[in-house]
Amino acid sequence: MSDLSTIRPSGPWSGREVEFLTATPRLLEERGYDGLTIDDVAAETKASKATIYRRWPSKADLVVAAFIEGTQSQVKLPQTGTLREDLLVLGRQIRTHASQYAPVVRAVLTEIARTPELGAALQAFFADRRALIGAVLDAAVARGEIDAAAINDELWDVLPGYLVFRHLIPRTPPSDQTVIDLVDQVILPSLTRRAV
Amino acid sequence: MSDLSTIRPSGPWSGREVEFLTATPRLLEERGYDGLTIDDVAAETKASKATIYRRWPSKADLVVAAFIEGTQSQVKLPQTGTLREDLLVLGRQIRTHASQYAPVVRAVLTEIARTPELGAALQAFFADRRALIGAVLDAAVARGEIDAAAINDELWDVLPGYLVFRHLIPRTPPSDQTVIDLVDQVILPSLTRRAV
Amino acid sequence: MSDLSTIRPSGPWSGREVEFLTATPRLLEERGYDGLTIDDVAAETKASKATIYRRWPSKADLVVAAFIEGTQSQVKLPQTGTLREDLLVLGRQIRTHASQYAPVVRAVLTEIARTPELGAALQAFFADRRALIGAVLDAAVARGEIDAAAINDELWDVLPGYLVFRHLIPRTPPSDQTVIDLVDQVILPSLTRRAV
Amino acid sequence: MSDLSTIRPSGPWSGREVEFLTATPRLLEERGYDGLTIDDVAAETKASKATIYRRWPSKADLVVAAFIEGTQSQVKLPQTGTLREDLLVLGRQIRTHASQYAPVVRAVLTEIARTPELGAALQAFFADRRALIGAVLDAAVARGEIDAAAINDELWDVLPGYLVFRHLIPRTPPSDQTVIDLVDQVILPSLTRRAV
DNA sequence: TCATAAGCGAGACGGTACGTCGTGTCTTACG
DNA sequence: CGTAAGACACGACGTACCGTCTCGCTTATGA
Repeated sequence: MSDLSTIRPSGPWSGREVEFLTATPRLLEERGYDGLTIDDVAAETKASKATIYRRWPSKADLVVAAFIEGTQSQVKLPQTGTLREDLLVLGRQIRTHASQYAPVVRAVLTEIARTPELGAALQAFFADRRALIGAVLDAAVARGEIDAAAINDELWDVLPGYLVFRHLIPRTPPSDQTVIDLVDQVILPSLTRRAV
Repeated sequence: MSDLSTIRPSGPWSGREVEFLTATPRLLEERGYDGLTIDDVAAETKASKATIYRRWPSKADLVVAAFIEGTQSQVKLPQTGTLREDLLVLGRQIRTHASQYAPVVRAVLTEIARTPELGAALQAFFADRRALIGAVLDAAVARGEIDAAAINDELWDVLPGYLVFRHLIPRTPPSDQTVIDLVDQVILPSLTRRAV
Repeated sequence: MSDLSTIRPSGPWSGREVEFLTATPRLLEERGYDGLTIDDVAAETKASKATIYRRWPSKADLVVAAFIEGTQSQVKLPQTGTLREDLLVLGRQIRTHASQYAPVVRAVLTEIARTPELGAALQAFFADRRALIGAVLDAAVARGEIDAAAINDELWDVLPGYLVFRHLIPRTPPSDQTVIDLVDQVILPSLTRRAV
Repeated sequence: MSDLSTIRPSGPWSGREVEFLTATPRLLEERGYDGLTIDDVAAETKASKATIYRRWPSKADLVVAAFIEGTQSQVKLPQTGTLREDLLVLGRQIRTHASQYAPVVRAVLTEIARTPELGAALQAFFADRRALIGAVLDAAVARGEIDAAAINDELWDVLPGYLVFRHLIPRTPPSDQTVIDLVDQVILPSLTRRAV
């Protein structure tokens, strides 16, 4: 049901690439997408612009690469034995991780219109999280905690979706309590609801 | 409980301003944020660049204004008599409206870091929607459909938040069925859940 | 031989026009031609731009008008009774006057390429001076001081031409001694030379 | 007595700079100073505006540079053996050269008020010519053609000054005959005059 | 006495050049 | 060969000025 194989491995980045991909999100956070310049990244890493362009053909590509690199599978599949605990662990991981990458996600969203591959990257990013939830739910079904029929394929991503959303909107980052409430008052009631 | 008074009135835009604020999101959708040029907007509206810059000191400001203008209270308070119908009407309005403004929202997110007033505008945008949901829920409580205790102030905005989120991520716009499922399988189970 | 009738009368400027034509050369001197703006002139005279444009259709025209107004026949025909004295009086008048109007002349020269009427105005300006010299020389011929054959129509304007030239080149304005030397060592030797 | 060492060498312009400095006076002549745009110069030389601005910080500076470059010592010291012939050769060189550069000189005069280095350049331009005349006169003194006492330091530049002046005033460019008359009827009589 | 018009101050406007700066390409010289 | 340095073409940015225009307000006459 879930497809954990969609989680791509980290790119084979050399030490030099890591410098660029580390400096990029930092500068992005400092100055915003428009304020970020390739010259800045080059200066920051004592590199030449050509060295960066050899690797990524445009600024957007660099930002996307930084985004993908930063979001690669940093969320692990929890196996606590209960659905609620699994969801809480997962939600907390997502929350923590998203809080770091909110500026990059914001920047990346802007570029979606022009960069089709970026759309794919973003989809993959969320597909990862959905896949993890799928695995968690599958395990719960196997344990008999919930009914497989209660799982709506399309709505799996309410948990990561809403948490990320809260990070994107300014001054509303989710707290740990938000995660708990979301699991207890929204996700679990949905999964354990009486059939409609 | 809800605060409908936070819904700000439309800015006092003259006919000329409306032209700019209409052309901007259209071009934004066509070409993306970086692809949008002030010269384009000027040409499109047969105006001079100076005329635009007199109103908004930068491209970012114009886009922000277009966002704010376009998102001003276009969602009306439904009064169908039942919670489910109210939520469906509201969800469909949000879905429709968000589908129009997704490119603008994406563009605008980039600017959050640099434009404090934009943060406020975005918050207000969602505050509006939360206020509407609050009113809908209040009415349901008054009718005895749900228990006031089931309402979590912080999670009110799962409905608009998740719908907008789906619009932001490429190729996953919510369908009408998504709205129905969200209401029936997530929102209502949450509101009618047994106390935890 | 000379044509004193070419000396045009002053324009029938009203008090308002005089303000503009006075402010213009002053600002021209302060800021140069490019630095002079119609807005400046308007602000300086507490007038509206339209009020200026109603009178002169362009900035160049205003400058030309100021030039013409400022150079209108301020040089009088001397009648001292001797050629040398006449030339000295004339040379001193030219020197004094040109020193005031050098910035305007410089500005006006720039515009010659684009404003044909300006060429005419400049020619008239120098024709005035030539006409005066012509009258002085005619009187000298009549008194028998010089031979009519010694007068070269084309070279009459060495006196005003060279004096103005010295004002145009920076830091080389002619002194009173320059005028005396020019008359004694150049103009008079030329006029009293033995036929070649 | 004369100072030929003041004749500065040509700037160390690369091939690219020469293109700009060649196109500039041509366009200047075509369109006048205000009509000249940096975009035009860039288009004409298939260059980018930035490439021009990297070298000269403003349009005025470019024009000044073109003036200086174009007026660098293009007049050679004549050595015909007689004063009259030397002066005629020199006068003709000046006339020819000035006819080419009259539009640039006109444009450049406007900028004098704002560009001190331009004043120096203009002075140097005429100093060159004065130095050449000084050398010619020195040679004539050495040959015994004229008396050293007849040379007035301040008036040396009547020849170049008057010729340039005639180019600046519209529709009065000096002809070859003007040069001959100027030498025969003004300069030589002055140099061979009886002491006053 | 009032209205009707003409001139004016104020300033928005379309257009266009300015001078700056960032992108992405390219060349040169070094290691 | 990959790199640092940096020039370059391109083109958008945001500013400023020109010359046109509209809007009220004043003033000056004529009914």
